[in-house]
Amino acid sequence: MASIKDVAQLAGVSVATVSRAIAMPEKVSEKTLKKVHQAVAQSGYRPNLLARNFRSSRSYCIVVMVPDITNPFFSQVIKAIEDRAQQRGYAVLLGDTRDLHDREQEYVKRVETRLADGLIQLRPKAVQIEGSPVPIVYACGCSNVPDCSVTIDNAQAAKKLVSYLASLGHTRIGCLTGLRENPHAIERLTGYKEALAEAGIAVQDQYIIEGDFTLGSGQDTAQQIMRLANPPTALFCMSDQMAMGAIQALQAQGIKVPEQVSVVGFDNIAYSEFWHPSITTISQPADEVGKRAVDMLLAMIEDHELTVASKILPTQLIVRESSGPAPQD
Amino acid sequence: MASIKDVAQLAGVSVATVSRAIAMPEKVSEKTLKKVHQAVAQSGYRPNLLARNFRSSRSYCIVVMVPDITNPFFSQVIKAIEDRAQQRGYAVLLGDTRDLHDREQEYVKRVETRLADGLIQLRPKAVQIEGSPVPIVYACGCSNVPDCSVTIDNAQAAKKLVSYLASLGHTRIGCLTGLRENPHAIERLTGYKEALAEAGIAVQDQYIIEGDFTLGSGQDTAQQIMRLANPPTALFCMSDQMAMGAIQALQAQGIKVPEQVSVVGFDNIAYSEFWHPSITTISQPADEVGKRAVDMLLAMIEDHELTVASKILPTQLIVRESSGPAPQD
DNA sequence: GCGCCAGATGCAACCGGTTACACTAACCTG
DNA sequence: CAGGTTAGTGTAACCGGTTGCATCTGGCGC
Repeated sequence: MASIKDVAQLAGVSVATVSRAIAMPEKVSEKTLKKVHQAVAQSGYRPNLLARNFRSSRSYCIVVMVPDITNPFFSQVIKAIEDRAQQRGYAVLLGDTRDLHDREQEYVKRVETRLADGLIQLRPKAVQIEGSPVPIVYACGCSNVPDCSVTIDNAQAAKKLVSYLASLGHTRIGCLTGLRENPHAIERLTGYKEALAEAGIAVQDQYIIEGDFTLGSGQDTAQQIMRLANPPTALFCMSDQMAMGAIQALQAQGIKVPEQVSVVGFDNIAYSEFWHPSITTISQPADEVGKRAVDMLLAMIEDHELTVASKILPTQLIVRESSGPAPQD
Repeated sequence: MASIKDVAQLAGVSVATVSRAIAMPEKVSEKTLKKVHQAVAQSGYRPNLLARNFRSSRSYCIVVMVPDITNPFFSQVIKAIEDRAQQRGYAVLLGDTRDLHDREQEYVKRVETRLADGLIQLRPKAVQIEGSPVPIVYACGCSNVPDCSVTIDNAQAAKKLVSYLASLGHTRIGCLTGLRENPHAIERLTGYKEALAEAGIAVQDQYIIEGDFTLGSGQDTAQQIMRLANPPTALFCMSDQMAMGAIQALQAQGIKVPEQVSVVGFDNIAYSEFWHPSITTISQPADEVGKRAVDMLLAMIEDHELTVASKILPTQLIVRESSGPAPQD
């Protein structure tokens, strides 16, 4: 409760001197410094940073908007964001938006009203901003936003994964996608088609089934695709969660993974390694994504840049137990 | 950039009138209201909430401190916290503390310096507070802190789980614990012992092995316990992650779950239902925990209560595939 | 001893809102 | 019509820091 005035009075100096003693000790004499320090200790003074931030018109706070924090991929990126932000003197406001436009706008408003200095958007969708521009970085890519994003090459990564399946001899490769309009889903589908084309395999529309990245949708779409007259021998799932669901559904039907059907995922979330069987997938550099996103955003905030160049980070194919050679028959 | 002064000038009224037009429209005449609204629209005015918060000495921000946000149980609680806080007009600052004392202190300091109004601690450890007390709620219980916590009865829940195993005919029941000094581990161990006592089974120290709640420690401790001369037929793991690791390790050794060894977990995280086999566990009401923690904290903040009564929430035994009758031999 | 300079300190404006209080005009009551 | 009430608005203090500028003091050179 003690304010700088109390400290000043206690030390017998002016508030300006106290302020300087704290912020620029080299500008204050030894003797005064000592008196001030003693007064600070005695009064249990804590500067009111609300006042300081108000004066400087800065909150030292950034918002991270995420569709669902319980998604392990997102929570890993967020952990990296928090870590880096903390290092650089910023706090992270959590905005679990549930993909709702209104919730996103709430958080945009926080920046407009100075309660936050910038935004990191984890959902691959352009944020609608009505008034003057606010600093924003897309940490998981966004096809409509050429700049200000740190991302991976989704198409290339998907192509790598599907080409790997083709190299194992698979020719009937199913694709369990995310929502049709999702940029990640679109890009990964492109990669899927490119890989098939390169392997000389025709794309069959019936092998492409729309899900929504969730475990449940992996179960549903896998069941659906296996009911086809000539079902695939390999499934490319656009998220590890979908792969988990797919594996679950196949095993429930008595189909062996990978002996009868190979299943691969995308993201390399923490549990994929320990799933049964462990899941072949694409590893995204979540920590690096988080760190870079913070650095890019702070560059915008602190240097008043309106845009920063996007950065594409490399991915890695992680081969595990859930994929194997195409069955002979 | 437009401030309230610009709006006042544009509307031809005083700043006080603008302020009132926005906060208490019923106190302002129709005509003036209209002029002000027009001026607001024209100038793209956004109130500087940093200034408002400074004036009211409130940040409308609460910190949630969590050892590890990638832990699915924590992220579920946090989601519920964010949801409730948002509803009640507060933002959530994420403090991933990695169990580090210094990191926790950083966030305590944020409250002391007015950048946040209170804390929710998810780690079951009392937070060290040096100066005057800050509003804090323990959302996962803390044995040293009788009040201000919303929690479950860990001992009773563990007892319920172990009694269930005993009722299946198991007499050799292993216990893979969290870190020895962790309050949750201590309480759950008490429940384990009570259940054994009630079933007339002697506690064997060699059946109690210390882990740290992580999947990896589940693997290690399971391997260790199965090397005993007379290994258990059931394992009580103190977290679902440990149960996952234990199941993994057993299966890798060719041991069938649950036919040869039953494995049960604790927490009922999202993946437990889909694990192979699905995991018998104790369901904690994560959503309710998060919601209540926020309500308790805001009661402290807004009503200036120093303490609030703790609340103990019910748990539920969820029986799934990973547990079964003791093997005949 | 005077003037100059530098270092230390104080004074006061400022950030952008909120709000207590004062003031005015219009309206009501007896 | 005097006196009182009320609705609507303006003035200015205030929140707790920061900081430009003025002031003061002491030391030094000439």
